[in-house]
Amino acid sequence: MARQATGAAQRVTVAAETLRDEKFNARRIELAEAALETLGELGFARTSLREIAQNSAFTHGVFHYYFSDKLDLICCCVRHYKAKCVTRYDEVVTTARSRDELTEGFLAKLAATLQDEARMHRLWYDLRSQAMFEPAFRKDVLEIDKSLEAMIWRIATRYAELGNRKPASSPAALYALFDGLFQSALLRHLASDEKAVPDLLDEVRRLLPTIC
Amino acid sequence: MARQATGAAQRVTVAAETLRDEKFNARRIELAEAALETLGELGFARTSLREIAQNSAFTHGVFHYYFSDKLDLICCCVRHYKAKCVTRYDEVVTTARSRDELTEGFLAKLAATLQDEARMHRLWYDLRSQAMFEPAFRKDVLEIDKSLEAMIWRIATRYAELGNRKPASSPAALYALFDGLFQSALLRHLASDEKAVPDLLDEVRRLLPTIC
DNA sequence: CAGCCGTCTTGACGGTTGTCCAAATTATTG
DNA sequence: CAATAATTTGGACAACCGTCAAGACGGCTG
Repeated sequence: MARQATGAAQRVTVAAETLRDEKFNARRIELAEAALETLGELGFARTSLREIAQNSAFTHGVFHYYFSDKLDLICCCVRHYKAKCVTRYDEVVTTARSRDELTEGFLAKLAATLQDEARMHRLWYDLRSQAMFEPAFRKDVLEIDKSLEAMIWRIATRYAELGNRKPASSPAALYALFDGLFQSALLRHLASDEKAVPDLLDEVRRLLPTIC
Repeated sequence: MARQATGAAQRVTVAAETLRDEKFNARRIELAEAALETLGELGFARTSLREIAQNSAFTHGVFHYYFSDKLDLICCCVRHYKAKCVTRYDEVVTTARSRDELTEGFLAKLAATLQDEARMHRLWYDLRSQAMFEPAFRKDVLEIDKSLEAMIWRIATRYAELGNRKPASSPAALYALFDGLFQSALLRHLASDEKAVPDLLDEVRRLLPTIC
């Protein structure tokens, strides 16, 4: 094992070790990213390590070298997915100069996300459900959920601010609302319901002034 | 095959045939109910037909006799689950004579559901996520989702009625909100977060007057 | 009672799974 | 350049999966 016991017999400098650790971790992320491709396509239940390997440039042995376990791999995937996801609307929030501008920017990104990244998002909902069964997932999933709640809250407070108001509901309720709407829209969209996206946009457009 | 081709050569009376069909279907439901036990424990991804059989009084062959497929079995489970679920709050809705009575009755049932039937509900969220990958699930899942939305809507309209008002939001938004809150609370509850239930109740108690 | 039919059991099948490992390859060090 | 460590490979393994089929069981009908 390479990255295991860093006990007494370490003659390398600390700098060299952290460098190696970084390289090791970069490789892990590289593998996780490749795994996400297949996971998004097939879902957690149907995805095997071999399938992941076959759909990527790596052999299945490498995955076992970098990850102690299948759960370890998927946990890494989830954690990596988080970073991408949470900043999605930040640019819109910081650049928008009016309520309308924020609304339209938010809606545009929402629609684009639903259409272009449907696979990644269904994986998120899949893994969040898995966390209800598999304790190993819970910590990461709860953490991501918190981040997403904070993301929605940033949008809401900015929207309220632009109207000199304050959000009328709690961060938890607001996130629950948007998450529920998005989840429902995603399922309908994947079921080829062409009204899924416009319905979602209409609903959010109607809702935003109500809440803030 | 028993229940397949009912072509030309049927000498039995229609009455006898429907009787047999009913018996056949009752058995299916019996098996589905047994399967739900294991599915609720392990989740879709980890549940095999053999595991279902071993945790029940049936052999794995019976399941293949009554269900053409693993998906067929699970579809039947989902459909059966629906009937149980959708009427849960109906008694409270019809008997409540005041807003407070409805609120307290609803909250009590909500808390009980979250605590006593956590396993069934995590399975529901699991299968709904599976529907995003597996087209065979979509029809049933979308149908159940509609039923649940209607269930929430019955509560909301009754609550509004008792205050001589009308609900301020759409059925879809309302369902999304409650579903999102419940899902989040369920995950926290399963992660042994003792504040999950009271937090949910507080949130709903605060939300109800806002919405209607 | 004999024969049939619906029901159920049991074991087997090919394929896939996660895991592990020994050997090959590449990088890094002395 | 040697030698040591890190990385990668691809095959082997037992266990498990969904599916199937041959046959046993038991009740009903003729």
